[in-house]
Amino acid sequence: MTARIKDEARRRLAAQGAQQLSVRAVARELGMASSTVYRYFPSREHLVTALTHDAHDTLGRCAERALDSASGAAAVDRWNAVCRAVRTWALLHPHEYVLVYGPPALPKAAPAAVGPAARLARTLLRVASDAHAGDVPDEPPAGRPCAGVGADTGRPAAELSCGLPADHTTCLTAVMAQLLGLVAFEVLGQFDHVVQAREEFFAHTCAGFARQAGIGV
Amino acid sequence: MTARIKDEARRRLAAQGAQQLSVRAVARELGMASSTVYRYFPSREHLVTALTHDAHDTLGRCAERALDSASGAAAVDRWNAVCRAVRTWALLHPHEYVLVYGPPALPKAAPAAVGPAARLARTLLRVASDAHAGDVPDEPPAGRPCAGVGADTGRPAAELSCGLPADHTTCLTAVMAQLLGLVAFEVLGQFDHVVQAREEFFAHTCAGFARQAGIGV
DNA sequence: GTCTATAAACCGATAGAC
DNA sequence: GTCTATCGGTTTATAGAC
Repeated sequence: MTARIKDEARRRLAAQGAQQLSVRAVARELGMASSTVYRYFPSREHLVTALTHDAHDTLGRCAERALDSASGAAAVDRWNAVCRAVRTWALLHPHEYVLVYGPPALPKAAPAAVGPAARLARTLLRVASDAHAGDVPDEPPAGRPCAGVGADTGRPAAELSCGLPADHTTCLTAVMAQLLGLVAFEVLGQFDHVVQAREEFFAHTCAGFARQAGIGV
Repeated sequence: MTARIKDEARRRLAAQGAQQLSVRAVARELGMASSTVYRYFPSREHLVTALTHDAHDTLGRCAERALDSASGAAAVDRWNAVCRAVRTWALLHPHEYVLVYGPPALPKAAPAAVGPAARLARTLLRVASDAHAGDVPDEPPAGRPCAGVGADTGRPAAELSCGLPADHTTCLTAVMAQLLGLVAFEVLGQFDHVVQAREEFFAHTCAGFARQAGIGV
């Protein structure tokens, strides 16, 4: 039952965006009284939070599936597969992507979604750490990461228990931010009258990401 | 007078975000009747559009100033100066940055803000084209841009009349998207519990951007 | 569990007096 | 130009009957 409400909420999300999502509209479209919805979600905030959590989870699962599908491939191909999966999901669910990586939908302080977001991060880290441990030695990441950055970007990697050197992790963190930012850019329509061949453009940029992250060949 | 309204609107913007910006609240905070505001801005939409235009303009001017200040420096230093200026402005005016590069604040179709956005793009292109034409020859951009991408990303450069080869422009377009996306990421607080030394992290990533754009030394 | 009814706000925009 | 007053709509959330 909560699933029916969330499904309809996601439809309204796609139609009008997260900020305009209203409990009443969901109930109306679902043919029930608005007060009924409050039985299942104590407030609008709880509903939005649930949607955000689901979106994180779905995107993470999507990335994991892509990685599994490219199981036997070369490191760079597995990397590209995950990147493509993220972009494809984002283009299919733009409002959910914005819910996750866009401006906070709730006026309250951001709940530090480090937990849910970790799922995607872990997947990308796995590609890099496998490449690092693989038989084809990866090139050292370009540029010299300064000590201060390596220190605290290395921590998440340690928490996710990847045997990846700190400077690699720093590069990967930067690359992740660039990847998610780039996808957000396209989702938000910033390329609308600038880049036409977006698929190739993305592939081109992704190859750069792989080089930057030190994922060889 | 329109300036007083826009100033207060920007304050409200910083307080509650673009979606929550209301004409009535601006008037209330300004001590005037809400109908008075409608004398100067025929609708809420016009007000938001004016704010968006101003934000584009201010950010562009800010980038230009940074470039002028680094007039005599090496290409990579001028590049970094512009990047830093963009980030600094964005962190000082997060809601205005989101207004420009975030989800469209108006439910209507995006007005294809290629005109206003061109100001920042032109500045970044100028750094690259100067580097290309400079006495220190820039390295060719890493990776092979495919034909389809080069074709349509080369067009804006041509419009902005920069003597930059198509493959360079393709790389620069990608880099611009990554830069603006990265800044958006930080502005939206996605680094909050992940990266502490953000300034160094940004500098590190910017150096990568310069390499990627083929801006040497 | 689902409903009706309602409270208490907020909003954009307009009409018309002064 | 600025005001008062108002229309017609929206919302979150609650109270209480069935």
